[in-house]
Amino acid sequence: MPVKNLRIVFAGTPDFAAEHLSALLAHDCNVIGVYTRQDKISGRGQKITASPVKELALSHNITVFQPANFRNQEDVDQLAALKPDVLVVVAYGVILPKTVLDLPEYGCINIHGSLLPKYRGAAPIQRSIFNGDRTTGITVMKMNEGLDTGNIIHTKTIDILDTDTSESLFTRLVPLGCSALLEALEMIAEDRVEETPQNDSLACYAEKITREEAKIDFSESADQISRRIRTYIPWPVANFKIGNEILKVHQAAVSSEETSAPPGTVISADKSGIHVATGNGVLVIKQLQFAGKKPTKVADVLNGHRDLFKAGTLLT
RNA sequence: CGCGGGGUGGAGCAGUCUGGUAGCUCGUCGGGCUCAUAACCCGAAGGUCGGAGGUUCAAAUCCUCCCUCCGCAA
Repeated sequence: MPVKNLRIVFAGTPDFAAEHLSALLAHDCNVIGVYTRQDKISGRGQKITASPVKELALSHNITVFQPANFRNQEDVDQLAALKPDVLVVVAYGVILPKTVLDLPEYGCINIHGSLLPKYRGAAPIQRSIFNGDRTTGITVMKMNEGLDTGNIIHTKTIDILDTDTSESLFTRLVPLGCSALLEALEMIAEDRVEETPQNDSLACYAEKITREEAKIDFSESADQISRRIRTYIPWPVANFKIGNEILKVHQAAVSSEETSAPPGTVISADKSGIHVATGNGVLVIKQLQFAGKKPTKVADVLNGHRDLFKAGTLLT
């Protein structure tokens, strides 16, 4: 059967999911319903915000369902009533019980931002950067009851660049995920799926990113801090304090210069950046952000705050 | 009504409390010095101070409303 005939129900919540839904719609896939997490109070001003997936679905006049979970039979029945051939799950945020996993004709497939079984869980993209991996990719799997433990049906690989941030890697992973999804759907439609079980002994988990870990500890090595900085873009963004003010670091580099100054000490500050001593090596901060301001190049910051980063200043 | 900070020549800031000819550090353009330069010297251009009302002899500055960007917290 042609892919267009598949009755697809899509479940997802954030931008990454919306991009995939958008790809399905752009390829005339038959998306008969969309599930997304419930609207919640968020953002400045505590406004109720709908998920990107919901926004997109509504703008295409697709019916949106937002059950809190699938513990109630009526919510399961509602999904069953759609008679889906396949449920496509991308960063949905709701646990699917076995009754739901078994409900669609083909089952449920999930797009994951890593090469499983590596980095199962919430933050695969960020953790691959944090650990300094050279490659990563997208895995399409057939979901089972475990957390990202389903059989693999398709993968795509991509290189991680030295300059990649979570944001830039995310951006490059999106088209990869979209094409992987479309290809997987083709396989399903043409009934030529090959499922490969994951090797559990190679599995590892990608812990959720927390606000707390984004606080820079200058006793770590410059290299390690640099990776953290790239990991926490665009959220929560690595930061340090100078006095009582919190500054976010958007860009930094590792310098080959040496120093015996205690970690966190400013060695020098000029157009090239703010040179700071760390536990091992020197970190050169190139772009940072003050509270209430936009990210700014250090060269520009120094024009307006000439004495803020004098040599000897301690950053914490 | 969650808390809070911003919007001033191209950039980053000061000036606003205590109204009265718009300033600093850069950048740009022109000229000079130099073997040379991201260095130095001289000169120039460039702003209806986010928008709309109001108060006043006079508003970047005081009052009202709006637009917009951002930090915290969720």
